[in-house]
Amino acid sequence: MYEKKTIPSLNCGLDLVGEVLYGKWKIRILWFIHEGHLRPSELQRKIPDVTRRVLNVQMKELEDHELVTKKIFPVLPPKVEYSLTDFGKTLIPLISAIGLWGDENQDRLRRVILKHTQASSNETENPYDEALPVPQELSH
Amino acid sequence: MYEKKTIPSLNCGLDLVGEVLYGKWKIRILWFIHEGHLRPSELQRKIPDVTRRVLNVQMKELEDHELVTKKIFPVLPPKVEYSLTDFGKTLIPLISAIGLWGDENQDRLRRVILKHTQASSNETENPYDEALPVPQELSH
DNA sequence: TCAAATACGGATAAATTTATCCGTATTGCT
DNA sequence: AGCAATACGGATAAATTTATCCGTATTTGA
Repeated sequence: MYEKKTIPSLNCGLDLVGEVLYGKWKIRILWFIHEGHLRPSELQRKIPDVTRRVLNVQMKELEDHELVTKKIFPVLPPKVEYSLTDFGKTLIPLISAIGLWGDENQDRLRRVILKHTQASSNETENPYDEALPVPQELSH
Repeated sequence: MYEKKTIPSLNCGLDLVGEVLYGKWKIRILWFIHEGHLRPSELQRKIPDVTRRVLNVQMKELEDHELVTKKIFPVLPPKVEYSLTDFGKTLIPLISAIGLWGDENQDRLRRVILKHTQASSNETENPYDEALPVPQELSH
């Protein structure tokens, strides 16, 4: 396993949440488990862009952080089911709100994301004036 | 600037939000601007762990994504102020809720984070039973 | 004249995360 | 016998992000 070389900042609540939720797929994984997709193979089908390897790694971290639990059924072929812990469930309203905000603003988000992903270095298309405030002294 | 080599998934609202908010310091930056710390030097003092270079880079992305605007005052020494756009402001309730959740659960979060950061490979300390469900067939 | 404050960004290094490749195991179906 | 499905993880590569180092500029104050 990889060993961190920089110390994380854990000053405020925002820092702490970042530590457990930072991960390309984690929020989506939590959401899909909440929706009832409990098995690794199901989750992988819901999120085709993640590889099984990475899915396993991120699941392990969510488990370590007590947001999900893992049940291994001693059957063959193997069967595994994840579920949200009570703690993990308390995150669902937040994730829901975030997803909702994203859905509501999806056109705009898609536009600003694509504008700086694709090759659109088209200048002179900025509809906003550059700020031209009155010069002033530093106030302190 | 770095050019992406993998295509992002932009399927749902959650994906879209991830694209604009994913960044080690972005949420905290937005929060501090909301609190009235508008100048780069102030922000840097509020978040000492980020370097000015990286702060600038992440600010630029927030600007590109229309969450903040930048005002350059033509004075010397140079003065810059950021502020949230109306769009960016709509994120504040979410960020506030996330921070609140983190604050409310800070003891637990700190514990689970540190447990897997420090050298505490102390086995036989798991208070939970390993799941031992009844063996069963695959249901599909 | 020199240091400190203000601000920006190129080049490059380091850290971290994510992806790829492969090997292990068992059952059931064709 | 061969292939698909189920699941896991080591080793390594690639991608991405974050950090470091340095150079640019100007004013004020010691």
